[in-house]
Amino acid sequence: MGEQFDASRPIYAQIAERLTGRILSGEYPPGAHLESVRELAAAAGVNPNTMQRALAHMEAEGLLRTERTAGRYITDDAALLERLRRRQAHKIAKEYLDRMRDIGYGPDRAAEFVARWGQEEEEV
Amino acid sequence: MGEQFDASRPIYAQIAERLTGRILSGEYPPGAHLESVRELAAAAGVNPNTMQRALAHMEAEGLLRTERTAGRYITDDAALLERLRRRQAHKIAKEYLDRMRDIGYGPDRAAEFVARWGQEEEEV
DNA sequence: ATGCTTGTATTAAGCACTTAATACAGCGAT
DNA sequence: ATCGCTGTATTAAGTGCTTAATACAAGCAT
Repeated sequence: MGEQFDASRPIYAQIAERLTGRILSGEYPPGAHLESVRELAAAAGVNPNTMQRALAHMEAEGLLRTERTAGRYITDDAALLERLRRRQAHKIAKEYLDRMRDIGYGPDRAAEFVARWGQEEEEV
Repeated sequence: MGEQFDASRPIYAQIAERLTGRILSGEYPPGAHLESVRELAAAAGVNPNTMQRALAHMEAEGLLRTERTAGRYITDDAALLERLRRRQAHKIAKEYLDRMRDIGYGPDRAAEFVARWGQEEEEV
């Protein structure tokens, strides 16, 4: 078994995004020990090399710390995590407004869609 | 000259997205004549083959019609365009809510970000 | 010391995307 | 008929992503 990936984007980038999300949301608490490269790769259904690349990307952003032979740990810096979280939220919101503007919906309409769909969020 | 592209996604897909946006927003009115493959490719700074692929994708969705030797035209079907526009808006809004949920922000917070940034939209 | 785990590196192969350089078929104007 | 436009097809090369199969160095428990 393994996750599903969008074929039109590098898998390692999608993995890094999802894992980053699980950290920023608190699913992985600060300081927590991350599973090994091989475990994570198997769980995601990808090659260890691909998982390795995803983790290297996250490490470059300061989210992870590597203990050469003991594994990887989430950063202890809770303030950094909160900062990254808000920055990411801003980025996502900006992209949303841009994409809506591209098809002719202004900020007001964009807000409408979010409000309506936020309530009806049952399906999937 | 030429547009800017995200290196982590196929150029043809990004071109198709932007062109689709310009059609759905009405910048290209229904029935309008599209520039030639070679012109569009030169304007975007990409190879004609890449532009060809992007246009083929859009054609598969019914946005464009090809007149073998006269060029391409935007579809006349205004109802179809409006339908595609709303479908696209739904898709974008859903992706937005999903991405915000991934980092631990619920629908309410997601709506907040949009409302606040929609007003302050001056910078770029 | 031995065996297990950890991260890391290397090599080869396959695939999709992109570019470049052509070539061809068909319509319209001259 | 010829020239210039249109979309379309082909071939070759280069690049990045992904996988597979290994291999190595270092810490830890027995």
